[in-house]
Amino acid sequence: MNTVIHRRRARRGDGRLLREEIIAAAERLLIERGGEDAVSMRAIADAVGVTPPSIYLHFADKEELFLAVCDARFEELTRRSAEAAAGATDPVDEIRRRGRAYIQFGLDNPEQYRALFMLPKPRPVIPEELAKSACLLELVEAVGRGIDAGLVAGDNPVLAAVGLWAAVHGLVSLLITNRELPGLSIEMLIDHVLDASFTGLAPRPAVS
Amino acid sequence: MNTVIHRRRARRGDGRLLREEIIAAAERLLIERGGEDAVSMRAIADAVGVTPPSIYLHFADKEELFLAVCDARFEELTRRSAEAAAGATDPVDEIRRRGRAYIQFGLDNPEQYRALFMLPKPRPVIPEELAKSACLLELVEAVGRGIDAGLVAGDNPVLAAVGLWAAVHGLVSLLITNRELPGLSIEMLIDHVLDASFTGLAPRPAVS
DNA sequence: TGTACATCAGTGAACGCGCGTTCACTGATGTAC
DNA sequence: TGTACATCAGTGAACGCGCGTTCACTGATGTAC
Repeated sequence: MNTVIHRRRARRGDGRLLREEIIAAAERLLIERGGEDAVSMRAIADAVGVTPPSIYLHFADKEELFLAVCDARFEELTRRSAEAAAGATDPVDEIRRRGRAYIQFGLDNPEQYRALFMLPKPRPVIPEELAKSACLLELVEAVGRGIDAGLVAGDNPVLAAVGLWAAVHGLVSLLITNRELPGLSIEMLIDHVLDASFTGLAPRPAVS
Repeated sequence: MNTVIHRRRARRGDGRLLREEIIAAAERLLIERGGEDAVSMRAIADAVGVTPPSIYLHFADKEELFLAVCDARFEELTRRSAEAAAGATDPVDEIRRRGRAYIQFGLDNPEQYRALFMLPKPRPVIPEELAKSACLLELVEAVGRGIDAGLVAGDNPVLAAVGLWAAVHGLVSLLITNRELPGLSIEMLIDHVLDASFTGLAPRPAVS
């Protein structure tokens, strides 16, 4: 009755396959358990159907493994942002689409979002920082184009973009931490935050 | 050379003193180490100058101890919010003051802020939730008064208040996680976020 | 004022556990001849 | 086609460690008489 199912051993050049399986299992457990500290190398190995030392054939240590998990999700965020921006009709539309895509990414991947944007950073930061910059820099550019076109108020695209980032990040992290808020639907909130950010962004006639 | 300094034993009715010292040490270590998981009961006991089992005279387990740490900070947040609101001249001024106080609280107590608002909730939640509601409910009321006075746009004070909360929370948690952002001063960012939230809040003439 | 005693804040040693990681190895896979 | 051999993906057992918590205890403090 003590039947343990082992995975079939990989072919010679197929080490990468196990690597991908390990990343997927680590990510799945990260979601289930909520926090890297709560996911042990042993648990990951079990989930893949392999012994713990096997993981060390593919990753130097636990940190490198979770860094790889984050990298994969960062790529997805960047991809989804770009896809959302693709159909935009003007800079303001693009900014709004990017905002919505960002929020949706966070709600679709709450634990990964937490790992990417809400955890303290004992990490090497380098690959993370690059990908994040990519995503944020595109937003800064869109805001800059909006300002040039007279569609967005202000004169500092970086400041405005980080302000927008703070707004959508705030909503996402609030929703991740408190899975629901009293008497408010998530859709309403998303629309409200995007609207409020945009009313705030739009140029308005000076009022004495 | 093996001199360990032990604290003097408390008088008969003075058990509460050690309790407060334990809370203070736990909080200090929480800030230093960044995360409850990284703070062991042994480390807390060492910091106080006491043996680990002593802690269990005052707290049932580790969770109850950190819950007490959070409670103390929640009280501070509520108090600081009320103090900030006290000098307000009108509802909009009050909202802005509360926002600024909230941001300042977060920047002054980053690790505690993380524990309160950025960590997953395996907790009993009850005392937390109460205090948070107190703070948030006061904001909702201020927004409601602003709407009544025609100073704030919209018709749903809860929605508007949560939107504001998301904005300030987003800024705080972004600043806590990335201790600095490229080429932006923290003061600029705070002002910008408060301004943007308010331009977004203010009623504006309909534009066709 | 002195003594026997109850209280209870804090101790010292140990518990069982799960952790990340290392190390010597096995044995299926592919290759050279 | 057959055989000896090199490769290397994965194993099994163990390492040392720090953890949260328990338990029987000690001994200073305060109290009753």
